[in-house]
Amino acid sequence: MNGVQPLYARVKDHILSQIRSGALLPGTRVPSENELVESFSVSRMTANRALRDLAAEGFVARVPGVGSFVREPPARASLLELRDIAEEIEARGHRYSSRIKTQAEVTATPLLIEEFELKSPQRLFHIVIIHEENAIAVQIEDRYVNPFMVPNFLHQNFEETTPTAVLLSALPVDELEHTVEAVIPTPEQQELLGIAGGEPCLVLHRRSWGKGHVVTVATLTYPASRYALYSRYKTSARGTLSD
Amino acid sequence: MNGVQPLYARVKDHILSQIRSGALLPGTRVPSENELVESFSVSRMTANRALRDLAAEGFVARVPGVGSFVREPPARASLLELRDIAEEIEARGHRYSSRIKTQAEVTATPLLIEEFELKSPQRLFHIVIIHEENAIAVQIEDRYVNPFMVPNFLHQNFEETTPTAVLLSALPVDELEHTVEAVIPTPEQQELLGIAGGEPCLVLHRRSWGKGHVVTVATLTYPASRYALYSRYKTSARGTLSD
DNA sequence: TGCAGTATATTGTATATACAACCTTATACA
DNA sequence: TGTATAAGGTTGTATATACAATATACTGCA
Repeated sequence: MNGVQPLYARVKDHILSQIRSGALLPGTRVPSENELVESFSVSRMTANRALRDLAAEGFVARVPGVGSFVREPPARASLLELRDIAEEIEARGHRYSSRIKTQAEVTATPLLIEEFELKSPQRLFHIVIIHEENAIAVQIEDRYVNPFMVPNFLHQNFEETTPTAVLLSALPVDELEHTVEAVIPTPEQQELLGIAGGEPCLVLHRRSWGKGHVVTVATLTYPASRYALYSRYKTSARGTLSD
Repeated sequence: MNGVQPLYARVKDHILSQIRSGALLPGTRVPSENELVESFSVSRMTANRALRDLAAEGFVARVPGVGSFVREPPARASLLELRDIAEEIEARGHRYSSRIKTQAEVTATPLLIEEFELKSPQRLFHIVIIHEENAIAVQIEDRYVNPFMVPNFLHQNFEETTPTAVLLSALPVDELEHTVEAVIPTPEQQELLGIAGGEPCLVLHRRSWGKGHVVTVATLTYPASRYALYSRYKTSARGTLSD
């Protein structure tokens, strides 16, 4: 990890942080390529790449002959936003409890190395927690955490707090990736959740980025009979954003 | 529309068509920048842009010092955005086909009356289509459409287009509601999808609003073994912890 | 044989330059 | 006044060049 970002990335980050902080509101004109050339002392091609990247990622719209403008923030589904499950359960007026199954430091497997975008094997924090609503298991949380990003993660008392709460307070989340699948749980998972053999489960696999690195990878398993994922949101009239 | 594509786009399209046609299989090495410079008589920066774009769009992976390689097409549907499944499958370089099971006008049941936010019983358009990827069923689309919002919907030839494409071109979508669950499919669904008894399915239930009214209600059933729902995005603005 | 060093190919980044297309504004002219 | 023209700024594309970082293949040497 060099720590040194390329020039175009620095220009991108500067504009992006201004958009995120609200200093550049939707509809506002962002600096032109030539203005970026001036203020950052880079070539126009470098400024062009920064703006072109931001346009491809959906943050700005570029109009030939006119300029570049901040786009409306995209509406996102709530099922995909990060929320502490303890808060969620308590917001429903139910009782939250949890059982900790694993809390350890492990060596990354090849699959985890890929998921965490590591270049070499490395130690990772690993926890497995059963979350319960009124004493009934509703989620298995199987989570790995990059210790370089959140060094104190493993030393939390997860009887009193949740991994999500710890992570949210430790780092801002810049990017999220979700995969949702349906599976028949393994016998071990059936036992942990206390469900019958043929019952399917929803599996939500989530990767979270912060400061440009993968911070945590979580696999959340929900019994289908007790949970559905829901979201409703207004669209803000925009095209698709390729992945 | 000039009809003339920029050079980098021509290089991109050439590689992309080779990937889609199967001439370049996943894992195969695609021409290096310098090879593209030779064969297309363009500068290296132009070849670089073509390959970099393809990498950003997920079609190739680039390895410094080694080369660029065709990526495995992920079998996953976008979760947050409305995308035409035919386009999605073709973007993976696979062949799309469909089988129409139902195309009729029906009277709304009480449940449908509620879902469409109707005040009285009403006629609705109903279609059931099996979507196939390389001749294998990957989705059952069971959809109802409000005929007052899209009067010509039922008279489309769904051999040539898809309901999503028709609806997207007919109306802007203002609001979306999603529910995702895992189920064991009914015998009828198993037969339609051609899957075994115990295999779970993902069910994505989606309501779409346009001009203040429910336009369509779709129940999309995916065999778990063949599909996962996927989304990835940068968080914008302040990261609200709640949903 | 084994190994270190070297050469080469590849991607990644950055610059300087050039021209085209497009839009807005200012200016000159009828 | 109204209109055509010019000027200047902005994005889009394309090239030539340069250097760095990385991975692989090769070569010479012990």
